[in-house]
Amino acid sequence: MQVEVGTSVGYALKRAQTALHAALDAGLRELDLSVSQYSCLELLRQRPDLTNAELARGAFVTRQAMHQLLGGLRTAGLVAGTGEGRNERIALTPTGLERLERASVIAAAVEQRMLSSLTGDDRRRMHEHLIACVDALA
Amino acid sequence: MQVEVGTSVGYALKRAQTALHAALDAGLRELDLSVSQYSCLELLRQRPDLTNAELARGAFVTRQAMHQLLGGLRTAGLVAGTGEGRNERIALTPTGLERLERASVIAAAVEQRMLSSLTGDDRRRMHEHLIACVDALA
DNA sequence: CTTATGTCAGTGAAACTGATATTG
DNA sequence: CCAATATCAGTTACACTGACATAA
Repeated sequence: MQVEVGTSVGYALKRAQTALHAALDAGLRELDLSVSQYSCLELLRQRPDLTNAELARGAFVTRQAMHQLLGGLRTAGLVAGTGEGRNERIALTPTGLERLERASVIAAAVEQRMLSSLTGDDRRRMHEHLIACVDALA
Repeated sequence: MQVEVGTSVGYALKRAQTALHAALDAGLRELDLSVSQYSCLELLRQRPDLTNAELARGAFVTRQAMHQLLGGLRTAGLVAGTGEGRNERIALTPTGLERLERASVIAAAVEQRMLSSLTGDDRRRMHEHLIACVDALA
């Protein structure tokens, strides 16, 4: 059994994801946002007024992880909840929306750069295949 | 500026890498190996007798991170160094090689499962495109 | 002298599990 | 009562930066 790291798709996947994360992190630093925080804000823009548990499922993490993430975003004034206890719905604040819009510009630029050498067809195919990988492992 | 997380290649990349990591982690647990440890052993099989600094460069991490990783592998008796100080060369021990061989079987099976719905052409293309992404971000 | 290296120490982000209280 | 939830607390794996002594 020989696993060639040089030709392993898994290895390339890890490298690409690490490189993307590093580039995103560097770009978002000036906005004082981590990659996870940005992802959460993006999710919240598309699906507002979810509960913590629903957000956790949407981001594929535990409730506890999402709770902690939201804590930071609350403190920063980027999200706020309406309602009490388990009825609390989380949504972006105006400040949060404004910050997210700036972050989206940066994130889109990073993704553009990452995909700069690929055709539109290549990008579509890659997306499709990545999702197929997720499904196969689920 | 609207970033659709559903169609973002970066988002799919993250999900795929997370799923792969989780599957690998679950598979390697019975061997008491983390994914990082397994990667380091695999690197060491293909390029034995490197120094800590060389290994770090090969794995794209800092030498401090590699030093810490190697500490665990040394303690577990899976790698050993010959030579003193900065001349020390790291290599797999017989135990390490035996463990790695079992891990390789598991890792290969996980990768096979992940790619099970893709043709050989698809896999080659995907690998190629992932590396193109890494290069574009470097 | 300069540079790369090994190593110690501290830090940080991000996930996890466990436990408890609450509530629909 | 039961299941899902919010939340507090502790832990872990992994990477980072900084600092320092040392050796090529």
